[in-house]
Amino acid sequence: MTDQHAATPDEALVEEPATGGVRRARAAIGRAVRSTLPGRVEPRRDDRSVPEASVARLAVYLRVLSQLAEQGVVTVSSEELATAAGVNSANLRKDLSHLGSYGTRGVGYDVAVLVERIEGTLGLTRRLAVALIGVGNLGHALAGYGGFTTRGFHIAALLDADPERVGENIAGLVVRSVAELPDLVRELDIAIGVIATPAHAAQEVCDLLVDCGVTSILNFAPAVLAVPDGVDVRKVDLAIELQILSFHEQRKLRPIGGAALEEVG
Amino acid sequence: MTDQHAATPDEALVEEPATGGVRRARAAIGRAVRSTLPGRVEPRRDDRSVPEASVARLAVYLRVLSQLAEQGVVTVSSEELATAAGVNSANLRKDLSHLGSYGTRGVGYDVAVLVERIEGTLGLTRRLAVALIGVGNLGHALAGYGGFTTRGFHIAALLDADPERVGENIAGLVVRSVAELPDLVRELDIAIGVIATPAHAAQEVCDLLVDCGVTSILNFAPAVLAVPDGVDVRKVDLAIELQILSFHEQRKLRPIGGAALEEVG
DNA sequence: AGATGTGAATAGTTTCACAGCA
DNA sequence: TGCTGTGAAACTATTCACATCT
Repeated sequence: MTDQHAATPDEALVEEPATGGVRRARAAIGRAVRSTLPGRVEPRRDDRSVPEASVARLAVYLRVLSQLAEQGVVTVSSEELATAAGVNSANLRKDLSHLGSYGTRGVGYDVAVLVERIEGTLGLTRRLAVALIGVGNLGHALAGYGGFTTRGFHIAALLDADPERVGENIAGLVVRSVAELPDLVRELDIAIGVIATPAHAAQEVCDLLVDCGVTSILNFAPAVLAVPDGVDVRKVDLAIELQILSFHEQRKLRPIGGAALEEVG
Repeated sequence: MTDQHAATPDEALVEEPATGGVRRARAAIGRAVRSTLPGRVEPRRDDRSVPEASVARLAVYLRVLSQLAEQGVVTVSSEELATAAGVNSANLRKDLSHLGSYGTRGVGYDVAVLVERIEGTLGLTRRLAVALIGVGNLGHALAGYGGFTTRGFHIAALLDADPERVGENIAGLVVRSVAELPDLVRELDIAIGVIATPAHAAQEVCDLLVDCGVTSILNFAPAVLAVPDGVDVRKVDLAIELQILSFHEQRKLRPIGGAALEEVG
């Protein structure tokens, strides 16, 4: 993940590197099959699959492209777009090639076409409904955070386990009890659950979401979530991000030299 | 060209070897030496370099280990720890091997020793000072978010460009003007800057931080930041995380493969 | 000319599988 | 016996370099 670096791509809230963002069971199955047929080189696989790393960058390109569109820019070259998105232009071209050939040699890409193409790939044509569980400090902010509602999503429900908070009005929504989750998921057609509870409650809330049929979860709680195959979890962990920066900060202190050798015992 | 990059997943900071930051040039030289002297098996190399992907996971292990320690657990096997952290046990062992050999065959790892080792590697023995710029919706929440202060960090300063907000008291700190950033960085020895401003102000704030000598930045604004070599930026973007989930959500709708499936036969 | 699209080369990461030590 | 540490294999991802097309 994610990010950053200088940019990382732009990812978003960062997710978990280790667990690697989205989890899927597919791989295990593929492997099993493969190992049973040693001589056989599995032909090809489903490959309609944009690589995970590309998907994250597509979202960044989309943001940049939207800004360009607003400015009235009609065409961009891979070089320009790549620079604006903070990636290598060859990388960008390869990413886009997964969606098909929508560029014009000698010219570049049509901004509008590309926006449409990427939105289609990311499934942003429908507006997915999001339920946010946990309206404490962070959840409260997320509920009001514009960037959330921005593109292709809308927060359809806010929930909390604390009876004190149930009934409260935040950003135009009334906080409901987690007990109502199953009903809300059904009624509002919730596609994504965002967990902003304390760590100790995260797994329980996660299980509840999964039981309700939600298979996409964004976790802000500092806890590793166990989910069944087919459920995607992405995580955002502030402390981990800082610790990663700390690691690099520490390395900067060491004088560059091979002094590190002593430690090798 | 900027040298930002991308890495999404966990990517990270890392910077660009090609452009040749002074700092990282070392690795390239080491490698070159090795290949020039084929007969010589370079003793050990400087490799104090934990791979980027490992660093992110180390932070996760640390959290799990801390919990175990609290519960009085003295020893863990790679299998147990890996399961708790949501990773493969071989992966975990390899990650830990970068820090040296601190396990005992047939037994496992000593929790306390491992905690210490990882904290040392991540540079969490010092308490780094963090400045948070932008105390709007999200920044406000971050300032009060416990997980932030939790391990190895403390928010030393809150800043905002809006005169309305300067002077406000949040989580025990008085909001200062961004104009005071240079002084604050010096006085408080700020090591990390957290940007929680609107997107349009992010680059400017980033430049300011860099000018003040801050070389580690965590960016919550939905904008790609351009920074000079040697500055690490990690980014957290809510909208992008949701879009990645949306992508997978969309794939779930397609009956797994449709046409692609046939190719297997 | 100028920029895309992509095979080939490279780099980075994960997983396997097992030797070797407690 | 049980579990670590790690070379080798497998995968995934990035970058180069250039044929190709407008």
